[in-house]
Amino acid sequence: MAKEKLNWEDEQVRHDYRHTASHIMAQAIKRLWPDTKLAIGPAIDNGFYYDLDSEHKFVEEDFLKIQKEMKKIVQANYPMERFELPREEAIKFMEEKEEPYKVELIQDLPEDAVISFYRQGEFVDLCAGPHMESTGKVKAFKLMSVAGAYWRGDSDRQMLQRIYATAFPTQEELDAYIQRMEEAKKRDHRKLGKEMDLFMLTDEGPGFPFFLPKGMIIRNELEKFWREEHVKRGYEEIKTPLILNEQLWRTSGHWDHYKDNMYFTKIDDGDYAIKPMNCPGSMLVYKRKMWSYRDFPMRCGELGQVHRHELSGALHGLMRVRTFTQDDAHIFMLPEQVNDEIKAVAQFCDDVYKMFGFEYHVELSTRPEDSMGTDEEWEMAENALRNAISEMGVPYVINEGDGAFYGPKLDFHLEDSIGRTWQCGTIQLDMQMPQRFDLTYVGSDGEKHRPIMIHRVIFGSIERFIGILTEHCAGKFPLWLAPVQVKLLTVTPEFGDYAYEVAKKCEEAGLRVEVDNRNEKIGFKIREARNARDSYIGVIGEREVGDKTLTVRSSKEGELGTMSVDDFVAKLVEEVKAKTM
RNA sequence: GCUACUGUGGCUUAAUGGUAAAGCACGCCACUCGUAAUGGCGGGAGUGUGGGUUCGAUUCCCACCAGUAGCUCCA
Repeated sequence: MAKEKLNWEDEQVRHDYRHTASHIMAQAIKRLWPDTKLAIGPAIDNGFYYDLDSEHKFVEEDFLKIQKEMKKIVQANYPMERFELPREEAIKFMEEKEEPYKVELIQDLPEDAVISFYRQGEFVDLCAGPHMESTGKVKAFKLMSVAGAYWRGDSDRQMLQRIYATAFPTQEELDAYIQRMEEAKKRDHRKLGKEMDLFMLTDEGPGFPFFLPKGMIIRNELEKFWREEHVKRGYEEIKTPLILNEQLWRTSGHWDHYKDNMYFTKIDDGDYAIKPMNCPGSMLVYKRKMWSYRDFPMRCGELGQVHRHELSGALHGLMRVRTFTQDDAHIFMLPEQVNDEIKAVAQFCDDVYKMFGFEYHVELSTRPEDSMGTDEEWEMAENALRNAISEMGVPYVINEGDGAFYGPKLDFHLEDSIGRTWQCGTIQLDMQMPQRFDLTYVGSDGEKHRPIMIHRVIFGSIERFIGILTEHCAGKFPLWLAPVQVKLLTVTPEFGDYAYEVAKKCEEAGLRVEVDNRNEKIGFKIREARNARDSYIGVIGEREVGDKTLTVRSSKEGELGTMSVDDFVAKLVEEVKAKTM
């Protein structure tokens, strides 16, 4: 048998391979549970899935059985035969096969669409293709999980069963992938957060994270950095209240468009809301006095804590919570300043993400169904975002209908350890709030005009950003953020005096240092310090006391040998300053 | 919120329709030790919460709560 080598780097090849595997899985399932109705079964980034409607509740114990049947189909090496049918015949064909979901799919195809099917043995599926030439081409696959998914992604429609699976050209590559996923799961920020004592979540406050002393160090350092960067870039900082009266939220449009996500409270006889966004507060700050065009662009930052009622099933560690701090800012400007300001913010995001070594992708989210404003306003706003990002030469994808209710946005997405993406930065162009709050400035003509405003965040939320960062660095934070920068370990407690002397020098240089002078074996102390992911471990024994040194181990670089205390401190101070990963 | 699954000391896990076991962690004692776990002893949970079935429930059933995966939604 001739062995053709698949070009696995080619996205189309991966797609065809996994899409074929998806048909094989569907065929196997139809053989084992003939009453199963098929919905859709596409290839996705790291594998494929099939959505099914069946009396049988699929469980992981079924996976081996299904895989066994899939192997038979692979061995039979059925050719994947494409054929086309006219619309009416195609519908009749699927009606006869009692596949109502397929019938609906065909009915919704455009009038002039070519309706194609693929046949493999006794199994036929509606499919645009393309596919591998035969089922025998698919060598290694594994069913991964089963979950619910709404038919056509519509939460008002039926919940189907989705089986996720993956396929690779060889068993070795499949095994390597599974191994990688298992390694990635060890970096889960929820696991590391617990192990490293950074934050916690309790039954008493679902979605309301507690930050613990070590997590607070990371958080405070990030905020300090954030403030420095904003001062450099011409921002001022404000703080607005968490609770404001209901009328404000009616004015802003949140009452009409965001009420379901808001928490409410009463003060005396008045109705109040807990802010889900910072903008209305910022509007009031703007309105406190009259502004001139000479004051623009006016960049007003706020580390603002917001509360949102997220659906219980959507909560996820620090990534998706019910209270979080947005590193928000509102920029008020003249029409001719819009382009530069958007570009400056996009550049700001890029600078910050690059510093942490993050890869990211950008999406332009357009007008959602539930929104306010005119088509012209939306078009103008969307164009402004599109132009700015295009001019920068940053690639982006369009995310249809995912904008905020008050305006379109450019979203910056980062990946977690297992490849899920989370929106962090966002730039939102808002033509609505300035109108609703009747914001004005005096132009050079002496007349009042309406300013243009953008909302923007860089981290997105401090919580989410810490979650992403924790996974990205597997708990080995860059030195400037590390809760414990130096851990000094004495070989025996008799060297404690010198250890505390070294610790004092570190502290004086501004480093976060701890001494482990317990009466334990050095191997044990090292093990604990490594498990805690302390950045630098300094071992102190007879030798070090003698020549005023310490023996250093870095969490990122391993053994660094023995160095003088001064050299050690200087090296770390330099690393903190450089903010390297 | 929806579908499925899970819920045992601080953590990780074990076990059973007959009254909860181990390791880590914690406390005490001994050991004074050189790069991933020294040894001994000790305290600590009635098994998410509330009901039900049963002579007896942690185990079976129901509801609720929380978590996990995905969907929907979203920073």
